[in-house]
Amino acid sequence: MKKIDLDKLAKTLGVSKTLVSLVLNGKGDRYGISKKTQNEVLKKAQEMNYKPNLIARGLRTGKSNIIGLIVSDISNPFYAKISRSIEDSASKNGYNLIICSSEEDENKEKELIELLVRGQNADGIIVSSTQQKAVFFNELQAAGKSIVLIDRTIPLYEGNYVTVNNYGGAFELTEHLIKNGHRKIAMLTISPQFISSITQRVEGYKDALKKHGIVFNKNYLKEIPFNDISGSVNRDLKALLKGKQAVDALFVANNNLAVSCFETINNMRLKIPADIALTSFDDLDMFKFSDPPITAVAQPVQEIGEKAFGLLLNLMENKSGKKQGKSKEIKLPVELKIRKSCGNRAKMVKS
Amino acid sequence: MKKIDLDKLAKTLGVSKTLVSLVLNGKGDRYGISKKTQNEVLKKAQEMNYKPNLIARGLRTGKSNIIGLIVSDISNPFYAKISRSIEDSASKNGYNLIICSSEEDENKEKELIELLVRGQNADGIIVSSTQQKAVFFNELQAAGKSIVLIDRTIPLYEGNYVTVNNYGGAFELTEHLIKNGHRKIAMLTISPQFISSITQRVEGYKDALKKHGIVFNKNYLKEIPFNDISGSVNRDLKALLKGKQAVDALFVANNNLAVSCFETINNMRLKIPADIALTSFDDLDMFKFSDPPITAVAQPVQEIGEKAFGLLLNLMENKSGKKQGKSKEIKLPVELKIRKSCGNRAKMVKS
DNA sequence: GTGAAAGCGCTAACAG
DNA sequence: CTGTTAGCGCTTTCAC
Repeated sequence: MKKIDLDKLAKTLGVSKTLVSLVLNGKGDRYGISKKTQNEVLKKAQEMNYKPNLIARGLRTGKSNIIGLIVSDISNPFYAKISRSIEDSASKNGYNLIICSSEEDENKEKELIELLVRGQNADGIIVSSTQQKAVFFNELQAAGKSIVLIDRTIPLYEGNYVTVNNYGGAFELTEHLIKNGHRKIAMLTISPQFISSITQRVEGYKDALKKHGIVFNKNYLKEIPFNDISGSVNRDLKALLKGKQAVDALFVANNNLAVSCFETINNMRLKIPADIALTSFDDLDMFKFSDPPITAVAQPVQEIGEKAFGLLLNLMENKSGKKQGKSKEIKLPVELKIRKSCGNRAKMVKS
Repeated sequence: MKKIDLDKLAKTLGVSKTLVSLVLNGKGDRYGISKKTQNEVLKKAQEMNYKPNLIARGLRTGKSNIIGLIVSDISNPFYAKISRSIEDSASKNGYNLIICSSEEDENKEKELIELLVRGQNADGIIVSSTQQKAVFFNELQAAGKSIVLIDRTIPLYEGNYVTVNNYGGAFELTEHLIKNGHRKIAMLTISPQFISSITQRVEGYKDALKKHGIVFNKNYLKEIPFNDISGSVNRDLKALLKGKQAVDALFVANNNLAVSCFETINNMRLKIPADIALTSFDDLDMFKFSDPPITAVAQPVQEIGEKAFGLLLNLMENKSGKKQGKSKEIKLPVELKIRKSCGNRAKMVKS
């Protein structure tokens, strides 16, 4: 475990650092270094268990082989799974991942990015951004940084991103609710509400209502603050569920919201779907086994990670090369998993 | 977003790099630099949005302000939550986190650690290790690296770690099953089975059986390979559930196993707990809402992360100082969450 | 075919 | 009080 550096290795071999460096970086042939010498170097490096100091290399080359990932909360299974997927792709390509949670705080996010990009010299970043404006990212890109946005995009952002079909998924889910006889459908979103994935889901929800001649009731659209999900859901849900305006179905915008709703509904001794239908955008493994199983829109987490890293790699590799092609925007399909939490109001009313 | 370095900053101010560096690192007073100069430097640095290049600093100081976290799979909620907790503590102290998944592969784990420690110059690492022997870690520590093990420990490992009371939790859980009238209790573990958290859980299970005069049946102890949970659970569970040896209760060693069991049991059209009881070590939010809710041993994830980082910080700070005190071993309590998945065989048999 | 030497951006003796 | 200078370990140009 002794620290052994290029210099020591070169000295033991009786050659120069240059030679060793060249060979170890696979440039031996290009520089016409004899096979024999190359083999000796390789062998000795192995033997002495030489590991290059990536920090030093990074300082010299300007490449850190680190990529940064910024999400709102790594403990959310949605992001945890995406992280894993990115990590897999990254490590196959020799990159390490620094993961940071922004807690949906615009300023914290900016600081993290600056730290990663300028401090740690990250070669690229993947971010599920909570920024409202694109300037920050556009500037970063203009300065030559490689960036891929995931999950959400930003108005006027000019760059690569991978998102999912939020509008379509929300539309389909809402329509499913309507087809099951629900009319008073409330939607719970998460703040900040301006993020694109949320606005698109809200659009899908509204358009589905409209298509079926249901007028949108703004009291049925509640924004739950990211930092107080449990408390707010409890409060807002109780309000939504009482009085003659009481809703008969819930469409929540993410998995945490769904879990909290479950809690509140259980505490109120209400039954899903008899008293209230519950559906979620974003699926969890356990939604299949809950009582009742939850109808949800599943997102292709694995693929989001793979595609995002693919775009980023492409960006990083062409950086010092020719002009970038125009930016790529990948929109992945989602899948509605129909389970039991919607019931069928028509039948229920009949019986 | 222009790249501005110490030199530029110093030149604009008309002073030397040293001065700027000293001031920015809070050593202005110690070196008796006038308040006035200090303020000017600080102000200009802010103004020009100077961010030190951490790579360069790292090369010079030997400190990277990066800590590595290695777990088997970051997408497992148990590890995802611990990660988040570590990240929070780390960022409060100016450290960034590189997270890697080892996939329970001993060699991959070693490589990741070498990469982190020698390549990225990580100041410390926290690992949920899959090593069988402690040599690797003991060597690393002897070489002056800061290490904290979490979740699992290793025989003959001499260093800090934080684990939970696996034995006690497993004992209590098994006893609960027995008290509810179960006798044929199978345990599903995950490979590699030698990891301490698993062996301790198995011990707790066996001792609880013994205490209640139930002889341990080795056919009731199944090891599920980490890489093929779903397939193996399906196969093994079917075997366990048929014939006159059929088990009446299941104690699974982690959350993934529990989810897979749920799947198989559902597919077999069996009822929990009437046909089979299901309990898990490690709790998931959704276990409260499954059909039926799952009795599980909850682990203090938040605290594991906090304590682990605390130990690591302590280690890193005292590194260049005086001799370390003797290593600290923190064992956190777990909590048995009794829910409905155990039923009560006595009553059931009676009725 | 191979080596000497410069330099990435920063810190910290040491000098004055 | 402030500046000069020598590296940290690596890559890479240029010279031989």
